[in-house]
Amino acid sequence: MANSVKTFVFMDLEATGLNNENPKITEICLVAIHVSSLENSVTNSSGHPQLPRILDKLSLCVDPGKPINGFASKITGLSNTNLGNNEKQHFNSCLFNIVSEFLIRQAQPVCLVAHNGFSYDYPLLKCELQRQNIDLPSSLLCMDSLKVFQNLDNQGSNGERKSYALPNIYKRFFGEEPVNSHYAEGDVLTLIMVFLSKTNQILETVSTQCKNWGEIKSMY
DNA sequence: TGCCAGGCCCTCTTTAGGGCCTT
Repeated sequence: MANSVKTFVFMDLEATGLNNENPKITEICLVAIHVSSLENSVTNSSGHPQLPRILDKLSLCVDPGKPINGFASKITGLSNTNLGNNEKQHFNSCLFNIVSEFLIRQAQPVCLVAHNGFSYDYPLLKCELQRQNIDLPSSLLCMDSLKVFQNLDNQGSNGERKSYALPNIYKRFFGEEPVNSHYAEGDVLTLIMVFLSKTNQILETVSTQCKNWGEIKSMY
């Protein structure tokens, strides 16, 4: 089933803090890429994959309705002040409809991809949805790129201990710092680039890496 | 009062503990 994924939707959330702070979302970014663009990506003269033309992208900021942790505010550039001054709305049914329609308009089936998604992004999104008494389809697929990269390395394990933080994976592949870390769109583009570096291996294992959205539990 | 995630992975392991990873 999961082998027939036609669209990967790369996702990143920024929020008011980490799991132990009962966080609320401050920014959400989704970038949809058809599997054909991943399979047929172009490499540059350095042998590195090039970002395919982004066809569908959604990036929205949200008033979390609670104080943003100082460190989170510093790294994301999002504060209660700038979100308030820009009159951003709370996470509401309007935002849900936008996200839902974004997913519906993609070639099906769709698989979400987020880094540490099983522990952070998906449970947090689930939490915001449950607060509105709404949800995404339980059959929606999702995968966690953190687990994917750990598993890929375990297959050819040489005993080396590596960091699987997204910027560190990127630096191993591209030899430089990713740009716009901790901006939702920046992290999504970084995620796409590291995915492209292992596209074939990842696509071979999609069926064993995916969960259904219905299996995701709310963070709190 | 004082504290505050949690699932997964690794190893100085399995009768456990520590670190990662996300904001």
